[in-house]
Amino acid sequence: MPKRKASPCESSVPSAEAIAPIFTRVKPSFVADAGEKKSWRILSWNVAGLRACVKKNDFEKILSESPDLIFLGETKCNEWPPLIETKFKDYKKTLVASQKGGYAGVGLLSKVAPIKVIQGIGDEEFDKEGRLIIAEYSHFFFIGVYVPNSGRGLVNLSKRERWEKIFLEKIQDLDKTKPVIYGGDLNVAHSEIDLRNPESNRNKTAGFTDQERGWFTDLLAAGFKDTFRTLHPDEKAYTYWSYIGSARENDVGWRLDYYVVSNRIMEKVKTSGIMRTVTGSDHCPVILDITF
Amino acid sequence: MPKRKASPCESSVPSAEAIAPIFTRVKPSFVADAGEKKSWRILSWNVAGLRACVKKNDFEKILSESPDLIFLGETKCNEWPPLIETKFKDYKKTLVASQKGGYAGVGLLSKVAPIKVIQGIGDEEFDKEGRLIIAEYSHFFFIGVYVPNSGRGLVNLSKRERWEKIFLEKIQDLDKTKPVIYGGDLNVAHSEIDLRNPESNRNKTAGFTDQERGWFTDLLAAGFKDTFRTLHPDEKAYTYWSYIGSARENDVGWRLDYYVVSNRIMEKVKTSGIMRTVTGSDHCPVILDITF
DNA sequence: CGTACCATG
DNA sequence: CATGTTACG
Repeated sequence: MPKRKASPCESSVPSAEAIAPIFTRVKPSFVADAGEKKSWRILSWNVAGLRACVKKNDFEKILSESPDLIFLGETKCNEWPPLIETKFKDYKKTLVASQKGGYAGVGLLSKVAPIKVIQGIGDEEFDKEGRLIIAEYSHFFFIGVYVPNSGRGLVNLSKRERWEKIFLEKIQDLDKTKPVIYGGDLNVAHSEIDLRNPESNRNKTAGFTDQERGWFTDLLAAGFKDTFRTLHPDEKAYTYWSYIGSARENDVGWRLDYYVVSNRIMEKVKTSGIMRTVTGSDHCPVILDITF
Repeated sequence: MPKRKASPCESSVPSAEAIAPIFTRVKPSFVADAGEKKSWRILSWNVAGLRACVKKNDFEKILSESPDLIFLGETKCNEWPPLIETKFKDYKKTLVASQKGGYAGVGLLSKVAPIKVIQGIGDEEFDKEGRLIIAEYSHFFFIGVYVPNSGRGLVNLSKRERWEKIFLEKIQDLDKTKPVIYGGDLNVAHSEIDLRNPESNRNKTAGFTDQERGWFTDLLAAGFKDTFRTLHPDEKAYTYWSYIGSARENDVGWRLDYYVVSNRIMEKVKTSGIMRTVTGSDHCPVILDITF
C-alpha cells in the first residue's frame, strides 16, 4: 500500500481488522471502529460500470491516495470484480447490487470495519435498486448514495421527489444520533456555477430542474453543508462530463458528486477535493479529508 | 484496384457498367452481363457482423483477390457500412437485410451487373430473415445463401428441414434453365472429414446431425457437386472455428462454407479454395475460380 | 467468445 | 458515447 500523500493527520493506531476479521455482506453488526482514528480520508466515485472501469487502470490513482473509505456508485455488478478484490485486499467490502442486472448498484470499501452497515433506505422500490449504504463509525455515519436520475424528458422526476422526501427524513434521523457525512452522485447541479451550460439545461435536463435544485436547498437548510462549495464559494469545478461529443475535453461538465456534512462537523473538514484527472468513467472521484 | 493474382483466365472485355449504370436494390432487371466474360472469381464470406468485420482490415485481402462476385453472409446490418461503400466503389451492390435487426442478412457485390437479381426464396418466414440472393448472369445463376442454423439443442431443426425442402426445389428449378453456382455458409459439415471432432458433435451440435448431413447428400444426388471435396477428396480443411476457447489457434474447426455447382459445370471449376489466413470473423472466406 | 440488439445514463 | 443486458451463433 503506497504511503498516503498530504494527509492532514495520519492516525497511528492499528486498524480494527484484528477484532473484526470478517466483514459479512449481510449483517455486519460487530464492534469494529475503536473510535481512536483521528483523520479520515473518504473517496467517492461513480464508476459507470465497475468491471469496465477497473480495467482502465486509474484505480491505481485511487489506491495511491490511501483512502480510509471508498464509496463506488453505478457499479452495475453482482460481485466484486477480481481486480478489485486483489487491489483492495486489505479493505472490508460491502456490495449492494440492483435486482435488475447492469443497473445502478453501490459499493463501499473500508479500511476499518464499520460498527454497523445498513444496506438501503428502508423502501421497497429503492432498495431493489442498490442505491444506498449507511456505515456507522464511532464518530459519524457515512451515507453513500447513488441518487435516482430524473431521466430523459424528466420521466422519473416524481420518483426522484419520493426519494428526496424519504432521504431527507433518514438523514435528519441519523443526524440526531451522530453527525453524518453524506457522499456520492447526488444527480443535481445545485447552482448555475455548478454546470457549464445552465441556460440550455434549466428545467430541461435531469439534474438542473428547479425541483431538484430546490430539494437540495431544502436538505442543506435542514442543517447540512455542501463541503466543496463552503470551502470554495466561487470555484467552477465539475465532476461529470457526458461521454457524448467532446464534453470532457472542452470541460463541458456538471458538479453532481458531493460531500454533504452535518453543520456541526463542517469545521472538521480539512479538504474537499475533485480528482479531475482520474479517468475511466464519465464521472471523476471526489475526495474528503476530515478530522475527528 | 490491385491486379488480380493467379487468375486462370482474365477477361479482356469491359465490364457491363456502361450499359447498366445503376444497380437498383429492388428490381434490377436490365441486361447487364454481356456474356463475354470467360473467367469468374467468386468469393464468399460469413462475416459475422459486417460493421465489426470491415473495421478489422482483412477486407484488404479480399480486394487484392479482385473477385468478380463477393457474397457476404451474416451481415447483420440494414445498410452497407461506409467503409464497404468506399473500398468497393466499383462494385454493384445488393443488400438483403433481416426484418429483425442484428440478425442474419446477406449481401452481394458484383463487378459486372447481373442480368437479374432475386432477393429471397419466395417463402414468407425465410424471406423476412435475409438469407438468399440469386443473381442471374448470362452463363449461370449464382445463389448466395446463409442457411438457417439448427440452433442450440437443435431447436430449429424442423425449420431447417423446411428450408432444405424449399431450397432443393428452387435449385433444381433454376438448374433447368442455366447451370448454378451455389455458395455460402451452408451450416453443415457433410462428412467426418469436414470437422475436427465428429464424435463429440454427432447428432448433438447443429451442423453435424444425420438429418442435416442427409439433406446435403440429397442435394448433391440431385445433380450437384461439392467443388472443394471433388477437387480435394482427402483434404482436411475448415472454414469455421468457434470464437470460444482457442478453437482457431488449435484448428478445431468445421467446413461449413461451400461452393456447390451443377454437375455439368464441375469441369469448368479451376480452383476451389479456402482463405484460412483471413481473419475478422469466426468464418474464413472461400473462393472459386470458374471459366465459362 | 463475439456481434449484434436495447435500456440507461 | 459508453456500459451493461439479452439473443444468437
